[in-house]
Amino acid sequence: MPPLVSAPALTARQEARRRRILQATTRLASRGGFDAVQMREVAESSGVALGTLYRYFPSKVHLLVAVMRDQLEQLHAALRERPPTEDDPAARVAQTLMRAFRAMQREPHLADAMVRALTFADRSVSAEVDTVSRLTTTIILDAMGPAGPPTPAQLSAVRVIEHTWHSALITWLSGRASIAQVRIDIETVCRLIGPEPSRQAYSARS
Amino acid sequence: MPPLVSAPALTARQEARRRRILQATTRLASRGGFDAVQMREVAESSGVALGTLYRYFPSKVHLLVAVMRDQLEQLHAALRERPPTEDDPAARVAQTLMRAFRAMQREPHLADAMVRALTFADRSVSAEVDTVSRLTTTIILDAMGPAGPPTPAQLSAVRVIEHTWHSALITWLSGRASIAQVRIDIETVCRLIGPEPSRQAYSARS
DNA sequence: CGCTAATCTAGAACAAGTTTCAGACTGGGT
DNA sequence: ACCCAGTCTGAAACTTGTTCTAGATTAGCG
Repeated sequence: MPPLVSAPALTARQEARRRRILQATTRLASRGGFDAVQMREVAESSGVALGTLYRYFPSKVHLLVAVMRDQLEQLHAALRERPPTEDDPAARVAQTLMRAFRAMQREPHLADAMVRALTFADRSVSAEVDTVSRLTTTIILDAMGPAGPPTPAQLSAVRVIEHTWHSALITWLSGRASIAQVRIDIETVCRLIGPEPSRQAYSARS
Repeated sequence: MPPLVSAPALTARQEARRRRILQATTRLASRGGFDAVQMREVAESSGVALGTLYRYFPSKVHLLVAVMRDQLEQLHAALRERPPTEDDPAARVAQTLMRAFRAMQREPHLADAMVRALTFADRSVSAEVDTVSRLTTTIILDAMGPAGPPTPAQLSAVRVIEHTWHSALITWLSGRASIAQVRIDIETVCRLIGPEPSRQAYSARS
């Protein structure tokens, strides 16, 4: 069976190497954040030569973005198990993001490493960052509810929610905003989704 | 006259050094963005020893955040000259941010250097980043209009607008969003401000 | 099995941010 | 004018991300 995406069909050994690398990275990041992920140490810790590490992940940022993708996929799976419970779409999204935020609070160093890598990434990582971004969009859309294809207005709202989510995380990680502050920001931006669709829509201006 | 803030009263020569450093940094950043700002080159280009550069700005990120502060102060002054022309507060804020965005489009490399530094900054730079953040808040509040002390709801909206502003810039700089996309995001988030205050306020839920 | 191309390893080398240090210089107080 | 403390310089050293190279290993294939 050919791979689903454009992965060039890794052998079992290679798959195992890749996984060891990601695990070692996650462990180091959980200890001390972005700075604690040192390429030599990742290589040694995952039993791989430095050159091989760079063959699998062409930079530290690529590596950490891959870790973020991993974590997001886990979150997505967990959310499928226990979807948000609120009625209002906006509240469901806020609940979902707060759940993700609590996960980050449990591993603040890991969050630091992932989020700093994500926002520091330059154009050479844009494909990988885009994958992470699409995953995030999917998670938010899933949280919004069972609706069919989202409207352009909804997509704009989701984009802005994502912006706020990333930037609020950064201010929290750098100690410039409290946990309460992040909650408020999330709840504030989720108002853009508007109350549940059954209510009377107030006319969009222009 | 003692300095207004906690600046330890630099001599004229020191003030000149500081300014040369910032100018050299701005010039290098305009050429090639974050990566083109190399500390050795900044030092040489501003006629200062490397150690001195580090005495003035304890890291590359500190340096670039100081440049961003400089640029924001210039923008603030320019906005005082020609304030936004729209009637609606939300439109005024959007207009102001789009004006800033056009300035960034004129110097995309400089924008890259400043914004990447700002979002990559860790706790050791939080004081300086906070200054920049407060300046940004001031600019947005100024754009909103001549109103007195802003309400907590307005402050939340402004925070979210700032988040969106920074994050949208990043997606643009890393080539994952178009200029049009950024405009849409800015206009979308500015709706959080709501229509001008003269209209009937719809009751805040909870 | 034996061949070939691709992959992996160990280690050196390079690049740029940061630190350190000895000595020269400056500015303010006497 | 002189002296002290703080500042600046030039240069080397250190750190960590990244690249390179020569040789060993592995995978796929006839």
